[in-house]
Amino acid sequence: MTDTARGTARRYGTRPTMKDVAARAGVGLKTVSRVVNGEPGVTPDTERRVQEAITTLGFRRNDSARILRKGRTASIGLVLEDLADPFYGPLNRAVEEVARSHGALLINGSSAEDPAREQELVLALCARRVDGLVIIPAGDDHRYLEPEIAAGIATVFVDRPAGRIDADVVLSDSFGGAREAVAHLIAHGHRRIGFIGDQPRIHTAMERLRGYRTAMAEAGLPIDASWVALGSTAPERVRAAAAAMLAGPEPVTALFSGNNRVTVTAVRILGERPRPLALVGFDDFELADLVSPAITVVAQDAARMGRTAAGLLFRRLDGIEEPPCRVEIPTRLITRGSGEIPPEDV
Amino acid sequence: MTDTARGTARRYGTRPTMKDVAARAGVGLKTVSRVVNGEPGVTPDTERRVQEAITTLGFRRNDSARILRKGRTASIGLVLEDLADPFYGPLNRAVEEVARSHGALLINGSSAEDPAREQELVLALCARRVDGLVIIPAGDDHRYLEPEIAAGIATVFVDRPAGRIDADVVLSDSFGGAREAVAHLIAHGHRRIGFIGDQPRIHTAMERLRGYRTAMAEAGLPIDASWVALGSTAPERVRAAAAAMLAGPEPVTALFSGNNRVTVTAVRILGERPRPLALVGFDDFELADLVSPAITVVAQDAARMGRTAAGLLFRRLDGIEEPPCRVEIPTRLITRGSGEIPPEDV
DNA sequence: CTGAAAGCGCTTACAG
DNA sequence: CTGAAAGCGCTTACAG
Repeated sequence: MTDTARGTARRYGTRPTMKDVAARAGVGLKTVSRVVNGEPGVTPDTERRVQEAITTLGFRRNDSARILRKGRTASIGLVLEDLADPFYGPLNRAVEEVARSHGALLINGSSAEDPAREQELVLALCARRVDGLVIIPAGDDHRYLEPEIAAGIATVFVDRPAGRIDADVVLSDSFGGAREAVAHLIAHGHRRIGFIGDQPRIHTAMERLRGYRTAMAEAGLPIDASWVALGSTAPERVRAAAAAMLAGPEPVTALFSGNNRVTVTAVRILGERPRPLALVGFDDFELADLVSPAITVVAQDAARMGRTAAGLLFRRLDGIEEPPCRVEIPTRLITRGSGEIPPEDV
Repeated sequence: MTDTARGTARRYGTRPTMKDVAARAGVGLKTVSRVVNGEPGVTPDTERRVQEAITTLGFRRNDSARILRKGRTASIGLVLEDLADPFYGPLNRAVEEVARSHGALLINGSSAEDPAREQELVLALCARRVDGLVIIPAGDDHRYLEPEIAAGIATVFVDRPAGRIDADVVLSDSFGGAREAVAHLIAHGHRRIGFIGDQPRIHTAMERLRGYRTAMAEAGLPIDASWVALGSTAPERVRAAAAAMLAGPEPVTALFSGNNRVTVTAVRILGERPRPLALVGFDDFELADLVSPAITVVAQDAARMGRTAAGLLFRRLDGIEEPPCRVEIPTRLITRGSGEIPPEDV
């Protein structure tokens, strides 16, 4: 009992350390370390004494100190757009499960679609020395990450590619999915199809626009400039965009909505209209099959994206030395009714 | 340049430290610390030299080491049931925002409704020395947390109270909400009302059952044992429970569903039935107003619960010494149609 | 089987 | 204004 001041004064906020346990059990520090970490080479009797000291003192190893010594923190960071967005829930959970299976904890945060906040968050995670990062990027310039990556922080981008650096990325096939969706509407007789998508600086928005354009071109259909509206996904903006497309002598007869937030508003608009309007939405959502008409969607597999990204991250942490790769997860068209409504005037 | 081996060998995985920066800038360690932390007492010229060394070396302070020395980790843990559950998204985000405003990072994980996993996760977070914990408990015995709380880890429970320890808790008014929902159905003429809820070991399930029973009793209505089904929220179980209540000569004419997962399945069942059935669900969900009939719900304010819990946590961390408190967040009945359907046989 | 010494990368308390 | 020494709580490398 050398360290009585600590050993006895179990005052609020002060925790026993291995040193306290060692003193109490009458053994050396290293022996405590062996018992705590289940290393071999301790007699059953010694082990029992140490365990007893651990229990009575309420000792719990301080992983911060351990981490400092060992190098790896056994934690990874996940930066996404908004923790409250249901689209990212399954992705978040999938990343967590992979981390858990590797004994790592998950620190996560929202960029709120703000590049400065993304960078601030990412660098805070780097300062905490997370072993790796899964990033759904908000910004389009990630050169700030170069020193971190060089220093060994594994990094995988998801949903959108990294900007101005070469890094692993896991994407949905936005182009293919959008093309299939629009081709589906065309196959059902539509010739005037509107596209309401996300901000043009968002990669997936541009990819989906490219899919829309390609499908139209492949069918030999012209695109009127008023049929395409990229911008905020706020309901008012989406309503205004839809209203513009549906006005005039040659209104669109079908709508392709570029993501789940747009789709939700589009569904509301449909419900308010007296005459039918076809709709295919990018992203599936719960109860899409219960709305009337049920909503035809291009479904992304968010959980698979998260699983793939996290799996790749841990492969990198295990030391594989391949060049950065780009994985594309296929989408799936789910026909439920709204995408199969024929145009009114045919 | 004392430490040339490190200073020059910027090999993959090795990061420069303050010592390297100090050597490069030709200053002492403490001066680097001052610059890095923006402390006063450094001449502009010295500061410039240090900044230069930081930039060329790509130095970023190791917060693990800082934490070890300072005591506080500026991180909090959030343990919820399932990161993929949309109900927790807004709560998660609200906790993050409060943490962020206090300069703290958020580590989170899912208990998967498994008490053992909850404990494992919570203790891992304690070992990392998070400053505080926000817990949506899966288990009903939290005595394992006592040494941690005594050691200064602030803890706030949300959505369900802690088991066998006295701790802060933020709850929805499950009892009041359920009572209001059932009273609403009764007011619309129903006398045989079914309740399908979560596992009986979950506190909110029992509170909602209590609300159901109270409302029935207050209206002088008897409750048939077959009208109450508590258990798993898996669709098959919910379907079976509903089928049992709707069979026989005296089927229920209205359903009160105990949470959002049950409600989703109940909505599907409604859609498949030829004859109308009234429904009020506990928990609101997106598009509840677009389903036909639109779904009447008892809405909880999950974001407010998260904000309240995290706010309380940081008040505790700031040292307030009040006894543990219990905060109840009111619910709100939103009438949309499904709860106002009269019974068939009236 | 056991333990004393050194060190992980910082901050604290102190002295110039 | 500046810096050398000690220490946060562990693990590593080594010696008995």
